[in-house]
Amino acid sequence: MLKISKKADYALMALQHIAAVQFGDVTPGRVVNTKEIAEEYNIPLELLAKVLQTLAKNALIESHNGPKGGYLLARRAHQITIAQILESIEGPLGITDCSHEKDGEFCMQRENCHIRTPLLKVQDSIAQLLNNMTLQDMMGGTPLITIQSPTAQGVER
Amino acid sequence: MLKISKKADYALMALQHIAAVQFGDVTPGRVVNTKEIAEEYNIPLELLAKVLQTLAKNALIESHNGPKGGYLLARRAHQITIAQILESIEGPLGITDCSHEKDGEFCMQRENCHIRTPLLKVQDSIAQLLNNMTLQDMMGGTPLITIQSPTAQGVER
DNA sequence: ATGATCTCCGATCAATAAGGTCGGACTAAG
DNA sequence: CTTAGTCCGACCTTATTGATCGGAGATCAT
Repeated sequence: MLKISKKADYALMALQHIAAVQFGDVTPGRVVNTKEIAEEYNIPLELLAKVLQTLAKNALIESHNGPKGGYLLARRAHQITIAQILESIEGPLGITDCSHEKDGEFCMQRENCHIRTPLLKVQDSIAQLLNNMTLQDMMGGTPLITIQSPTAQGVER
Repeated sequence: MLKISKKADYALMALQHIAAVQFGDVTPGRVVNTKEIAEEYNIPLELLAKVLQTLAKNALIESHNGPKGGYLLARRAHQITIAQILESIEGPLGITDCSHEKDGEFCMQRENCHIRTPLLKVQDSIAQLLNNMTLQDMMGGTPLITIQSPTAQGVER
């Protein structure tokens, strides 16, 4: 349950790789293309391309066309949150269907629903978790994750 | 993204309702059948039945057959965690595909995968969150219109 | 300047899982 | 024993995800 899609997985791998190349010690500032990532991680080429297109459309990376072209991070690694990446691919975070109801829309169970409020608190906790974790935290070192539990007890790491 | 299925939603509603009836003030200990829940929350009857069957198979509720039959909570509300409910319906928690790899199974990206470890930490945080929240925390009735009672607040343990 | 090549881009198709439905089996009351 | 009401298991339909194909734009070499 709560599994993220393959595409989101690929997006995380790709961004991690791009960041590693771009800010790494070997060839800093180098542009990295789709084929390189696909071969490195055994990802279907055309599918990865589609993922990167989406990321570019959401201004997480910049695309440079033509030979010697490829992708570049649009921002610094610590300014790109995991939440932004996942939401770019899979749409806004929503544990329940009624999470983002506009005015006038109701689910059929809304009137007597007792589980909406607690579930929204769970959702907020997960949102905080994903928003407080950046691409930088995925680079090399061990990240520090903090989560605010709705049961008013902090859970660490 | 990270949306739980309708069936899981229905499971939560049903269990909340059963708990409310069973430990409520009106008719404590009463057995509640599928039809009652389906009508109360506008859930497709046959689908809800399937959900309740699964919950019974996982020993979260007890099924009593025949006329005047129905379902009963197998344990106290505070001993049933949200994680147990969701996992009964949707299977074990797994953010990534490689979360529960047995020995010998590897995803194609495993060798160079830099995102596995951080993602597993995210997964652990969510697991703790869901394990620390019980069905009891969903009781206390904060539906759509009612005012929150300071004593009967939904999300404290 | 121009051709050729490499890249990104949008639309299309197949596989999988979810959502929903049907009829049968069992139990207990009358 | 009959009958009504319940749970139970297998089946079908629809939606989402995963994967694919051909075309458009841009850059470099000639």
